Amino acid sequence: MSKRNASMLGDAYKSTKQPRHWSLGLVGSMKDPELIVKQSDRVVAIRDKYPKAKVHYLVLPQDDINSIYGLNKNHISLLEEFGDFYEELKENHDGATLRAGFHAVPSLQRLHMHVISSDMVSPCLKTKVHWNSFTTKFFIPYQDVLSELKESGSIQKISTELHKSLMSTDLQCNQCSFKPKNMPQLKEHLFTHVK
DNA sequence: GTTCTAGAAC
DNA sequence: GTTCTAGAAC
Repeated sequence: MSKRNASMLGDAYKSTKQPRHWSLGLVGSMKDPELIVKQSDRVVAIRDKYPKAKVHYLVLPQDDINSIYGLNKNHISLLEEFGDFYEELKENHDGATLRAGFHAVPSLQRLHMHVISSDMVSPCLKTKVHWNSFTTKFFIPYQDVLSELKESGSIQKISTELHKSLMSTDLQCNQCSFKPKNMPQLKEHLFTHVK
């Protein structure tokens, strides 16, 4: 990284002794020209560094909003611009079924909306937690978040009990009735039998 | 979020 | 013996 860029990114990036905490990774990624696919004054779309399907983008606000739980009614038009980005990404991938949504309990800081294809074929998809975070109610569709924000002005958190139960849901193919015994069997099934 | 790896599951 | 999952990371 150049000195100029380092100074623009603030103290967190200047420190070479200790890398920034892993949970701040997206704040760096959203400034990486290699990853950016579309940008406006308020919104940026990047390719996910560890895609969990053939197509996998993240849509983030330029402003420092931590998660869906930091949203209020003033953010409705921002979220509607997320929808515009989603529509354009869909146009660019005619043929693929792209879903847009948020994780109920995100691991990384900075609000981010996943835009992901339904094939779920990717070497980065490895664990049951990966699978369940995109195929259970842990994945909250974009329209649901927008509706809840319009109706109640904020997003309700899920309970730790529901979180635990969603993450431990038995494996189930997202495209047919197949119930794989383990992750390798699921990945083989997706790769071989499912279009 | 990922990586690594101990030991459970097979 | 090998495959697979799940918990620690100072």
